[in-house]
Amino acid sequence: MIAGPEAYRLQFFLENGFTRKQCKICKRHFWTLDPEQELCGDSPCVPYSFINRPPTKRSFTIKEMREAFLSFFEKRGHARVRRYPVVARWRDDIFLTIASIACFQPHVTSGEVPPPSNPLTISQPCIRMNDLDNVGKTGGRHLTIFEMMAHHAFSSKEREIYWKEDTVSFHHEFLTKDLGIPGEEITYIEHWWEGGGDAGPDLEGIVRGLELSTLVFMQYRKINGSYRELPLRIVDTGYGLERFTWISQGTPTGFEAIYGRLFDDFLKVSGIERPDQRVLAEVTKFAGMMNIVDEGSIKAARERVASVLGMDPATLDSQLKSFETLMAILDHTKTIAFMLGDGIVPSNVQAGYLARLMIRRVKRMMDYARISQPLSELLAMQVRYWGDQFPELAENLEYIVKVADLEVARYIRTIDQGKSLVLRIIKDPEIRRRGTLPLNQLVQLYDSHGLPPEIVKAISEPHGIKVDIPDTFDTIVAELHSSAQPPKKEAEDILQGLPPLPPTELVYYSEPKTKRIEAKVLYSDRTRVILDRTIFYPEGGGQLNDTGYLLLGGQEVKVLNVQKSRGIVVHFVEEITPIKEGALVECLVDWDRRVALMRHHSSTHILLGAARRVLGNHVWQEGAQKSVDKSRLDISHFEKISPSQLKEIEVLANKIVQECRPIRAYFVDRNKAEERFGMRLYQGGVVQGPTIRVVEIEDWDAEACGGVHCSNTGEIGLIKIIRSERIQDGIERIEFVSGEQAIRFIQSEESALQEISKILNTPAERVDKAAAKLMEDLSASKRQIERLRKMLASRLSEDLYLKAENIGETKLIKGVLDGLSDEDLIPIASQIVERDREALALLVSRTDGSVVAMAGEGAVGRGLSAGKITEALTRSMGGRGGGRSDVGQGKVPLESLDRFEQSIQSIKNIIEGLNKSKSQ
RNA sequence: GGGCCGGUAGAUCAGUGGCAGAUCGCCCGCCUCGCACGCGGGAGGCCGCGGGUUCAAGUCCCGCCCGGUCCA
Repeated sequence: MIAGPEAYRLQFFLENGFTRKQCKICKRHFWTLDPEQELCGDSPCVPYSFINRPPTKRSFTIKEMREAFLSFFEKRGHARVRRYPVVARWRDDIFLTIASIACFQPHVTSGEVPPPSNPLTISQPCIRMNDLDNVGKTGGRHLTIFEMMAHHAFSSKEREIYWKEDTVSFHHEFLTKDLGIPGEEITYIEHWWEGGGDAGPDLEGIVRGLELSTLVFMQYRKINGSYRELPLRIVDTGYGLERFTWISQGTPTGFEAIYGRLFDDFLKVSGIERPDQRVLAEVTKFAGMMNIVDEGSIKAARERVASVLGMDPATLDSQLKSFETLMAILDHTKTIAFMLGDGIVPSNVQAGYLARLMIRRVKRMMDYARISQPLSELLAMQVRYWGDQFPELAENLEYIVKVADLEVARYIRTIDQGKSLVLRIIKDPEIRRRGTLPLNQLVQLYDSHGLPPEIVKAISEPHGIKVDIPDTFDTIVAELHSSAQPPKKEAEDILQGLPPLPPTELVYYSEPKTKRIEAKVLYSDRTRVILDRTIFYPEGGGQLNDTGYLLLGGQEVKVLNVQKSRGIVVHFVEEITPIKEGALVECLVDWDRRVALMRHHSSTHILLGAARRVLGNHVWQEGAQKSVDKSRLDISHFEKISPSQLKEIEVLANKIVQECRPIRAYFVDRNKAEERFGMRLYQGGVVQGPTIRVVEIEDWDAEACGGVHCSNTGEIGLIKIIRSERIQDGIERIEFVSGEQAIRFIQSEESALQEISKILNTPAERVDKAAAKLMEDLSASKRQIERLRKMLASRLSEDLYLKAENIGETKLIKGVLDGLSDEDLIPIASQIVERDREALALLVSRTDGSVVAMAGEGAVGRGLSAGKITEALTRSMGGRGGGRSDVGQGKVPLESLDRFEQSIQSIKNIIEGLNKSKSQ
């Protein structure tokens, strides 16, 4: 649907003297106070005209502009909402927060959860990676991180907040009154917005060629190409903080305005000269005229700028390249600081992978710009600069620096290893002959070893190997990964075939300690029973379901599994004749199992809190599974948890157990909970609904969680960590046991130790030393055996050699040896052929029937093959064998050994045959 | 989550199913007033782990563990 003109025909425009016009160039419709205006006012139709000529009444810093905006809307009834993290943990469809509205999707925009306040105002840091290559080249129009200032209003049929009129009126008032931009300078372009499945008309606010804001009126949901009304009408505005600041300062690029003294500091560290102001201003203006930034258009723009300024294009180009790289570094380091500061752990998956990409990209740029300071130092500068506006960054500085250093070290190692790999590959004679590196090698180097083709080229070409990088390189890589994914199996509907039923009363929540309860049967078939209320916990939140019995007039029905769907708890039972509706049954939960599950679940929360305190704020739960025997907790962390850290976590967790802290579980309004505990609540993942259940361990941990818990940490008794492992880059798994299972685990460890102690005949306290000595002795014995073997070999080879039989030029040495294996025979044969190059050694073991044959160089030179001889000999004795010309090995059945002398005859014939053929 | 690459001496890595190797480092000797270089000799290995195929597996097959890397 394209909205008709009426969607934009606002009273506000009509009453204030705006006229609707159409741009002569781009044909878009717009509203303006200037009746003479022919063009839309946006670039590229109109060039930037604010550089050195800001339209505002005064210049603003980032901080001042943000405050001006937020307080403007605060004064007009909007509640100021604190910013959300740049990593969108509450969403399963995107990794990063890409817009202010993303904070409220999908739960608020769908109408399910009320917004934290209505209306509200926010300044939300957003990260977008889609214009990565443009950053730095467009004077600050493209950024990977920016703050989207916004005012949002969510109107429903029941409650109207405000809609288009007030939105545009607020916008206009803020720009004209508070910022002092003349009204005639503001153009409103009609536009249709779609994103994330939602859609609606919008107006873009343009001043002097720069798009400053987008006012979206979300009211449709696009489903299969058709539009449906949303339950809410949402005012979704976006005011670009950086652009507002820039325009108010009128600097040649946006970077001076955004970064202030940090801009100069970065120039200083890099040693890069600040280009001439006039040059920068021209370049930015031309960049504003370009929609697509690629090599060609940049080159064209450069040439035009050079001719305007009367400069040589090459000089201009070299002046600008380093500067643009530095601007990209300035932008990217801020992005990385925010990513890490908000707790992203670099990894090879999800948001962590994006952080890793950014770090590697900026490191390459730093190398190009010859910046010798470590990346972590640049990040620290960013944190110092932004710290007063974002104190949470400053709090996590230590983590940011540590992880950045670690990641850079990892990257350097990858590249170094890649370099030596490339050098080895190009030694290949086939590649040397052709003089070019095959494409599949190039692709593999990138895909398997992370070596960008440009780097491969830089390494190879000095060594005379050409590297052709096809334009379609990225496509080729993409195709490698485009195997069809198997469709996910739809979860079976456990309510299938059931009549409509009321939701089950969840007594396990209201009375978590009740082991036995009476309930009325609402429905029953041969395997499913549904009750009006239940104490059976259904599987959910990583906690396994309860089991137990339903008692029905002396009859015991075993409950095997319990699941919940749409508020209804289904008890899966062993096959029965269906119970009559309305019958009363008694629920009896297997309490040992339940207690074990509760302990393990509460332990998970305690351990997560302990891990966060020991390892840092970046620790988040990445998954968990609680079962009866043991449980596991996956957490985000950047390196292997050391044994001492693991012990510290264990001690801390048990301290909380010993302190017997109360564990409270309660339902609470979502916004209230978020306000009190922050985003930390959502450790278990995305939680839906306006009301959430919070499980709070006093002054330790609070999570949105649907599980059943102990009421006091003391009930856990003991938490024992079994082991930790790295299940993925950036994710550590901690396995542990609690309560009775912990005691059993310790007991079995103890038994194992006792068993070892018995075997080693050593007291338990000293088994480590005894085991070490045992291994050392074993190693020494092995060496000793090797020595003896050699000695034996030289003795036996001598004896055997004396009995050598001459067959022509070849000396045949044969023997059937007792008590020796093939490993013993090899050195014997080896010594014989070393002693006499005309020798052919043929040895057989009486112990296991091994056959070893070796031919000296001379014998081989005459065409004799130890392998062929072995093959012939073993076959004639009923065994098998083979080998190369110098060595042969095989095996024959022990009973055939009496036939050895006999079989050797045929070998002699072969040798003689060879002699004859030679002499002919 | 999926794909790909790798794991062999302290380090970096070779290694066609058939006697486990090279370079550096380490130790000893020679050379030197001494050191470095050079020369000679030597020590150092559960070929990641567990199965399978085979007369024979570092090598082939399967599973697992560990590391790297790309994609979503």
